[in-house]
Amino acid sequence: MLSVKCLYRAVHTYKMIPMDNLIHHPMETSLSPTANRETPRDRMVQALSQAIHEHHLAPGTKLGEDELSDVFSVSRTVVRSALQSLAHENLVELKRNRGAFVARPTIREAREVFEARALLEPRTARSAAERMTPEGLAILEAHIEAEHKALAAGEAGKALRLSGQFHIEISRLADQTIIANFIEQLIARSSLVIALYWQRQSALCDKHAHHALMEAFRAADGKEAEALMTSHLVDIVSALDLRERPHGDTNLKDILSRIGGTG
Amino acid sequence: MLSVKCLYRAVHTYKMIPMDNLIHHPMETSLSPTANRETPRDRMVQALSQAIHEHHLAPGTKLGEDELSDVFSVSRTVVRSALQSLAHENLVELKRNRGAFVARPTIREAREVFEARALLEPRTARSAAERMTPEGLAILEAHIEAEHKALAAGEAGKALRLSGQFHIEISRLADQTIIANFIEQLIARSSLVIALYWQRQSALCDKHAHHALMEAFRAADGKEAEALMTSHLVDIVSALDLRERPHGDTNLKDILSRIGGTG
DNA sequence: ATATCCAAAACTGTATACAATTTTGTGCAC
DNA sequence: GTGCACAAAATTGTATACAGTTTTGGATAT
Repeated sequence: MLSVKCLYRAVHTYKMIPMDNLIHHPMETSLSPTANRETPRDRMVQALSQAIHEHHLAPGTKLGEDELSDVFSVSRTVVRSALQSLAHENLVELKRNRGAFVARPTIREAREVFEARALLEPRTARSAAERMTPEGLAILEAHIEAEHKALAAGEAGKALRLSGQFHIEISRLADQTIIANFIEQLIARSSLVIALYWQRQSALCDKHAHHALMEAFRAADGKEAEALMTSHLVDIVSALDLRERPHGDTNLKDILSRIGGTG
Repeated sequence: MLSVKCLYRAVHTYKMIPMDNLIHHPMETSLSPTANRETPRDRMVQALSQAIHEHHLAPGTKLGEDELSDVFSVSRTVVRSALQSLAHENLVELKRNRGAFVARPTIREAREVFEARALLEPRTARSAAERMTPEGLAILEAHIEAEHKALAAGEAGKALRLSGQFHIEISRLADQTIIANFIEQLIARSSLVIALYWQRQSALCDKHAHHALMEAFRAADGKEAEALMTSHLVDIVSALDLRERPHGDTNLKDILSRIGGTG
């Protein structure tokens, strides 16, 4: 039974190994004494975001405010603020007077997410390759390393999240902050799409894809990186089942069965 | 002296002619009795967003919570929620324990905004042209019409906002919701960039540019629309002064003079 | 037995009160 | 006269209490 209660574990996991989350924020300049100090709200956003990315919280899960305020030991004020943030990132859906739910991208949204990624990421990968530095290579290799470790340890969710962060890291290295933020949003939604529409029979294809990209980055071969990223994204989409479901009662019955029956 | 107080006018303007804001939301399906009812928070976001777009609120302006709660007659709870929304759209900047300020994009951010637009909008314009409908043409023409009226009435700010909404409308017609949202964010930030870096001597160039685009849309000529959009964006950037300021004390002195002296 | 309606419970939306932090103004020492 | 230190005022961060809406459960009538 998958519920918010498993956030206990998610929160603890987060607290015990925050390294993975900070791996891409190596230079935190402290301008003011308390300016960059993490607030309870930030911690909550981080933990929820991670739990969703790692598929510990399934799409459609109700995120009750009282429940969350208990789990995180903060007031509902903070909970609402965090939920609003996540809603802006399209990770949760806010329904007026109904509450917050982990977002359930429609098939159309799923298509659009990967269409947008196909538009942005290849060119970004090219940029990143062309301006690649030894430090950038080290960061990317560390991510792949961590992903392999997670996979070996059977932590599929964590591996999935790190796989996404690999893409985010690439966009950061391309030195285009705004586009990097867009890609970050898209990858967050991709995680939900994968949770909903991934078809089991397709093997995890991207293991060698990321390695191939690394080769292009080491060679600073922008054109190759762009081509590899394009085909990588095509591979991911082809592993999804985005056929429109035939009957219309999908909205009611199997949504509920999906929510209650997962995990 | 430009301050939050002029929001009184902004709010009233908004209340008296909300038509402009609803022009692109003609089909509001009411699924639930109160699901789509506008909340005070939405009204506030809308009013502030409009005021920033129309340059009634200059970049850097302090948005005090008490002040806003007075102006809009709501509690600080609602104010904070609205400010958080605007912060997510990069229209306001939240500084911890310092308050909210109308965002001041750096020169680098300004460049990135238009680089991202150059990446997204031409292809989007092409899509829109290829799937243009009579209804779409009517919407775009209505926008141009309204822009001309505003310009004739001397309402430069309103004209600027409508000019931006023309671009947003195009992206909506391209039927790519996610990319349309990205473009909407970029145009919001563009408005701040224009407020900060527009050089007076350059004439308003885009009058005929939008008309030329309309021609391409009427002809459903995607390739032409793409080319026109590309050159249109180049024109806008060339009307900006994005040279790095020579001396470093720009942060302190002329920011203050700019804030205090405008309006 | 089924459907409808009403009441109670649960939950979200909003306002207000309190705590913590930053800013500002004053006074003292050098 | 200048610089630093401390205190008061102002502003933001958080918690709690109350109001409005939705949901749920049962009772009643058909």
